[in-house]
Amino acid sequence: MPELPEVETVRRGLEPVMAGVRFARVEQRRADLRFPFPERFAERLEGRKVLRLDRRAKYLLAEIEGGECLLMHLGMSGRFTIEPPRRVRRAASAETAPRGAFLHDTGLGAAHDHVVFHMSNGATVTYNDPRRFGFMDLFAEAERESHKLLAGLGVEPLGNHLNAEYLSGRAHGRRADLKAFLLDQRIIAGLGNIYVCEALHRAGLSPRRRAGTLADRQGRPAERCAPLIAEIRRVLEDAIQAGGSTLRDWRHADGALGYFQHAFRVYDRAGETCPRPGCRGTIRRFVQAGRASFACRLCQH
DNA sequence: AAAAGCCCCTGGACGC
DNA sequence: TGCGTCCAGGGGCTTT
Repeated sequence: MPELPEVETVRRGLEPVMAGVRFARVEQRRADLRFPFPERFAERLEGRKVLRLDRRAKYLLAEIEGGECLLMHLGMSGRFTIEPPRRVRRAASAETAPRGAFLHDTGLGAAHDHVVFHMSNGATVTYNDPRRFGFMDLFAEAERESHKLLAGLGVEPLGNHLNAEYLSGRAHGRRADLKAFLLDQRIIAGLGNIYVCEALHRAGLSPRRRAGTLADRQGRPAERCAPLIAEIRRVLEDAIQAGGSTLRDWRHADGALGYFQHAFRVYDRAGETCPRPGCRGTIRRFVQAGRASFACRLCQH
């Protein structure tokens, strides 16, 4: 489920049960996800407190007491589920469960539960990831800025560093499609396929336009960049407000469903009439850089 | 340096 | 019911 709004939604869901709380026990159920887990992963976490839970791009970053940083990426299919601190559980479930077991009531099953964090407050946080494109790492907090996976990331789309001058400068001379340019995490970090499609439609820009056409024209970088930036921010903020998007019935950390998918204007809406008021176009699906794009030919140029 | 492919992996939807 | 094919919210790595 992981573009920026979904990761931010997960962060907000995990924060209350993890921030300021110790790892009592960590179950690492396989040697690797996309990459091998770091050495002594579980032992290095157990007994330590989570000081803070941050998001950078699509990464979750937990500062751990003792000077380490836990990095978590959800890949395509990663999700967290939370079992709140043990209280009164339904009697029927309690009877059939092993003593002390935490029950999954999410309906997801435990087949791909790869990591289970048992927190000292009694909460259980389970990482489930069928495709295993996600991964975790643990490294010195001091290396956060220089970490291989974080060092090259571009600006946060909701931060102050994304502005017309920046975007214009990075776009200058680029021959790649605008779609691919916006998906490039080294330029803007956190956008994914859905929100790029949505932002481009809102901005009236074609995904196939060359990125370089956004660049400065006679010292007016804001001309095309500013409206696009405004739409990127708007769609991300709207999505976060809605709790992200839930595709294929996936749930967020607290078990709730995000509902921004109902607000998609173009993503996965091939064949539908363009939702822009007054536009009679039809949403088309096509492939760019191996990924599906959705756009209206009539109002996106 | 930038751009284009390939690949990692499982599961759901669909056609036959 | 079963099987084959295609597709999926990401991104690292290698090749041009």
